[in-house]
Amino acid sequence: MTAYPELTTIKLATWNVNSLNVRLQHVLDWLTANPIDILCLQETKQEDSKFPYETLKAAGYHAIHAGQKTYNGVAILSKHEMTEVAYGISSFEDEQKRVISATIQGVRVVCVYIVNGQAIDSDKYVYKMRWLEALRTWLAVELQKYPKLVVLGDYNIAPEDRDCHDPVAWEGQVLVSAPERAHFQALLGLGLHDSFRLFEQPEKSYSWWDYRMMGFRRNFGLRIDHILVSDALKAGCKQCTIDKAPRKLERPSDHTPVILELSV
DNA sequence: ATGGCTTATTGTATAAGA
Repeated sequence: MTAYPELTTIKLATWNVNSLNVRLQHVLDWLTANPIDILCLQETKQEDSKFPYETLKAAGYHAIHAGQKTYNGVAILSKHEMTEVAYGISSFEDEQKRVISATIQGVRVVCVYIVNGQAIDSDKYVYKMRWLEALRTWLAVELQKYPKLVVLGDYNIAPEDRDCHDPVAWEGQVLVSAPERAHFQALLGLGLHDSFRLFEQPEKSYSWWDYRMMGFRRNFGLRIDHILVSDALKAGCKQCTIDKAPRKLERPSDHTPVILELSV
């Protein structure tokens, strides 16, 4: 008789909340409505001393956070215990709080807030390129150490034309430019997979819409929030979806959650 | 059409996001 290992189903999600101070109630309501095990947040925009550890604990979530005032800030919320907590990209000096990692139920979870880049000809774009290079170098090592790896967050890259509502208008712009897309492909080249594209998906699926010009109502969006999984986790992916419901609330974040159901 | 919203700031106009 063959003994099969017990399979555990984990629901992971990523959500750029554009200020946790403003969006905490949305996060709590969403977690109440959705049975999420692990939620990665970006752009918390607050220092660790302001982070609502107690409120999240009362909601049933452990939480780790790397934040700063005004900009950036990443967090992982988990129903299960987190170990081997790590901050940032090792060997890459960065004052901006953009990466936090932990091991949860045998899976290495890396929460990323990738640089926006502002404009192709800006210093911030140069920083984005350097940052992506450092991320890839680091993840190559992390994958050796943790074969069961998920990298999820706000990538600030729409990987393909179908991830952009108007590829012609956006051509060459930041978020869709060829060098950024090449960096995204290079991440896939490490042995990572865009879990959203492992499944049949509706056309014009996006995770972000501009606040201006009724972007959401007109579905003028981009798919820039992604959940990448390693080879070892690929077969366990059950479904990946974008939940547009939070984007319809009063005072929403401009991003909406992406969810992956995973068997490990 | 470089605007159009939203957030945060030792704020009251500016920077940044995407």
